[in-house]
Amino acid sequence: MKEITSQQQRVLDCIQIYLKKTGFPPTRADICKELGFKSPNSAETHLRALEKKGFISIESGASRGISLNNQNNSFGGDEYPVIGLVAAGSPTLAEENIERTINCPKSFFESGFDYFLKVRGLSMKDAGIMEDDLIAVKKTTDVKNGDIVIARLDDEVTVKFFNRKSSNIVELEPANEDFENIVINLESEQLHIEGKSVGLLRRN
Amino acid sequence: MKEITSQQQRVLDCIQIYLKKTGFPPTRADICKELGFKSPNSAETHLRALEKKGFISIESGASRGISLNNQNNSFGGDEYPVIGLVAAGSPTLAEENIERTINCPKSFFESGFDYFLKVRGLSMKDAGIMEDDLIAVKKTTDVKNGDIVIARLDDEVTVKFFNRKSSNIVELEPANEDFENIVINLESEQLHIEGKSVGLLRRN
DNA sequence: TATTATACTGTACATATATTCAGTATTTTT
DNA sequence: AAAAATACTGAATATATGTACAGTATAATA
Repeated sequence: MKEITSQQQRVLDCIQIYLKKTGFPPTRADICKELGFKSPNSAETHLRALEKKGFISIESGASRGISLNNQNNSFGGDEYPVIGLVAAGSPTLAEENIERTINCPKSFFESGFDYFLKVRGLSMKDAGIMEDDLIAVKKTTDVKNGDIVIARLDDEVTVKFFNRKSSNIVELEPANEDFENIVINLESEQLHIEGKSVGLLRRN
Repeated sequence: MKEITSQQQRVLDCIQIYLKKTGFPPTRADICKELGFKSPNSAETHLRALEKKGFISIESGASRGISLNNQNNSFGGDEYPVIGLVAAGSPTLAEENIERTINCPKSFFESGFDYFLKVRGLSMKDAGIMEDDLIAVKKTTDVKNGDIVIARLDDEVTVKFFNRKSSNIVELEPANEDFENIVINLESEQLHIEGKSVGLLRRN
């Protein structure tokens, strides 16, 4: 996927908003009206650029024949892997770690997510995360204090609250008084953030 | 929502399949081609009927201006209502109690379920049920000791562990030491079991 | 320096498309 | 028994829409 310009981004946003609002894609004229262009060719050239860069597809000749390529639609379901939280070893999407898959709508958890992580232990019980619960994990390293993160220390994988104390001190805090905070000095220790929790699924 | 005829269902399915495949709605001609009609007016009249019955909306004058009204099932997903747990009043499926709906595969929770109940309070926190969590509720009166049940006492609705002490004594037990057990004598008090929890959904 | 990409206005036109009208026939409802 | 809904074919048409062509201008790239 190539770089997108700010104007092209505006057009892409316009298409997404129009789709969400009406249920069908805009015409060139609709885009012009929305963004203040005075010629349909303005929209046309932007659409061609977006197509060339892979953001959208255009069906030639069809009216409103625009479709978004990044399939973030809420329609249909997808199979999401369930990964066991093994004491040793990283929670990767390698096949041997996938216990099973769960069919679930793409937009089921608001910010989108990548896989389910099966929880071991009760270190987060006061946050309502119990043994065998499935945490919806979004793969990202963009975490804020208070986020529930999936972190890897050496080969140990753990789910904890994230709390950056200073530029090189991070605390991983459990939600269970029987467990201790984990203090990490980033200068001497390696901390790898696998992702953060965006939801939870429990099946009785 | 009125009854739908089999042919109208075929047209509705056609629209959904076309939408999923292409990303935009079909024209009258597309529907004809897909279903073997020889006149665009065949599609037109079916669309008008579907609109009248509330299944779709049609934007007059716009090409491909068809949108699905309840972006509902047929792709393995169904719309499940989310019901607020109001302190007074029964959790019925009456429209005024439905906060929104969630699209979710039918067999998402193993034993099947009927609706989501939004939790108020922390009386079940030690069972990992937090405020604003969504409990997947299966409507049933067939509950066993230890089940998490949705119970109604007079007009009060509550979520608790079920524990039958004797033939006419039932205890509703919270999972939080700050709350007291509720002891019910079935001879003098009315206990109504709305259903039991078969799962939980949390969205951060 | 020449070329390409970006970012527009403005006009024009073929065709894609919604939509109406005229029929025919069967089934359901009143 | 009459009216309305369903389920089509077939033709006609106004307009909605994609798209090409002709310009202008600036910024990025080779």
